[in-house]
Amino acid sequence: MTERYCLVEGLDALDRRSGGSSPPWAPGQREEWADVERATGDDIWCMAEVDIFADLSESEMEAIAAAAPMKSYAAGELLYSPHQPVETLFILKKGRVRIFRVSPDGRALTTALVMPGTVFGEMMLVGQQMHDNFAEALDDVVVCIMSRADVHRFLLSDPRISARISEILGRRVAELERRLSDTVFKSVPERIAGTLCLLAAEQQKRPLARGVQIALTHEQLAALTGTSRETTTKVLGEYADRGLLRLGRGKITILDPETIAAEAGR
Amino acid sequence: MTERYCLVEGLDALDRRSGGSSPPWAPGQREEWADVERATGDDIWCMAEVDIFADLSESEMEAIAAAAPMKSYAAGELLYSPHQPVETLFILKKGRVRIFRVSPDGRALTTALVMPGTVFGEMMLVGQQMHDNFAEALDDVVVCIMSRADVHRFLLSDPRISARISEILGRRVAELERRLSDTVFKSVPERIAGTLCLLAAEQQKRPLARGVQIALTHEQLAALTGTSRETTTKVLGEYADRGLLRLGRGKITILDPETIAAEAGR
DNA sequence: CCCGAACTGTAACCGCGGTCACCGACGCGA
DNA sequence: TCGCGTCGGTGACCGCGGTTACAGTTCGGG
Repeated sequence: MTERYCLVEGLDALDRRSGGSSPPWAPGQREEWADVERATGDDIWCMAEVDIFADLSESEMEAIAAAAPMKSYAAGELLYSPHQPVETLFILKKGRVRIFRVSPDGRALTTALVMPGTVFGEMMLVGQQMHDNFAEALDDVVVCIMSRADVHRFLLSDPRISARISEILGRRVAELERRLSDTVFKSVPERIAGTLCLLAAEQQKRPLARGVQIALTHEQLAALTGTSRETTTKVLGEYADRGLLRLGRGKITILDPETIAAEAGR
Repeated sequence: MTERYCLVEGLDALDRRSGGSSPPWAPGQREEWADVERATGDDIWCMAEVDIFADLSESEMEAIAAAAPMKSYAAGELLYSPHQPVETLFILKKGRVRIFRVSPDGRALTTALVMPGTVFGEMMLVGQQMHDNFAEALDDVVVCIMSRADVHRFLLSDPRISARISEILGRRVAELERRLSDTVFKSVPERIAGTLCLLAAEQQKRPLARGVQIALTHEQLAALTGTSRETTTKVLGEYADRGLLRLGRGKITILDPETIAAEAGR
């Protein structure tokens, strides 16, 4: 139906949740076909899996875990928005979260896809506001939440963790610079191929293999590459015709990683 | 002449310096008309002015200053490039430096303008490579250089400095997210107006006044907004016709900040 | 003081990709 | 089982802005 997101409605959206017609950036529930997710699925409750805490001792992690209550969100729910800003740090345990912005005329651009075992909302603990950023659950999601106070008590005091935070921010800067130059330099087909490679590579660590499934609708992929849904569909169709991809409702399977990578631009 | 940058020639460029025909991303020398620069000009040799060291004691700053030799570059010189990577931290004392990337077909995108009193090259001390980034002196430039070893000795050990680094990176992430969404959402005229506002605002602190001068050529501004030189010229011309700007060779004077800001997009 | 290089200005062309307007297909919930 | 909502697919149109190709202007250096 291609209804546009209206900033004022945004407020209601939080309450209307799963009620009436969802805005275009709200994906319906998504079921998993692949068993890739299952492997790491269900119970990574322990802190050890989380990047940022990698070099902490047992007892330290316990102390932190005690201070970080868990919370779940249904697919499509907003974890925060410009109208409902939060001053907390999120640790993603299960499911995927998408960070995005909305243009004045209602189009959405996804600036980050957060995968399980990753921290997000790091910006406010570094003095930034992150106005006008939304966070939305792509799947059913479980997070740990850490208050501003606890963040200061446990994290900012510890130099090892500060280093990790800098590392994460550094990676993010590098990624954003790449995406910026890509949207300026590359054509839409190149960007789409590039995005697919990236998603595939980070989904299953190790270079990139044949047959990786990516659980995104064309609309979501479009928001990630900064294009329209229609042209995304067309480009994916062409790649599929050439046997590089297989397409399914809400999922994309990579058949020929090498050629896709080549297609992403020299 | 609009000659394109060739990646292989890039290497020579370092030596050919101010020799033959410079590539398009190499601006000639730039003289200052405004006295705005003069105010902070010439001798900010002391560390105190530098953001990152703001909360250090006298003696600490002396120790650091002793370990950081100064170096100057002529306008147009490259401080580093993908072919000449450096593993050092730069502290910009005087002049402006531009960080940019080059597309496979030779166009340039400026990802950051570094102003005096700011640190750059922060990425490698955070584990990032920053391949494929160039740093070029826009004016005649003086920097302090700190080796990787000294960075670890003096900076990473100190939690106050780590915090500053995170802060800088956080600001950079926020800026890049804004630029990314701008290039996706906004039209070229909007982006140009927005960039002008930003430059004006950061040049002289405080909101933004009438009559600020911005020392950039149309080509440089184009590289900042991710457009072609020609359309930049056209847009600036239109703004000038409407009395919002005055144009001079290599400089742009903002006459009507409010309208420009409005033009930058709702 | 003049020459060449850089910077600015202008115009014609044209292709990528966004927008609009559909329709068919799948799948979930009643 | 049916129906509706979301997703996927397709085509026509058309405007923004990149590209190309010059011409005029300013400045710094020989």
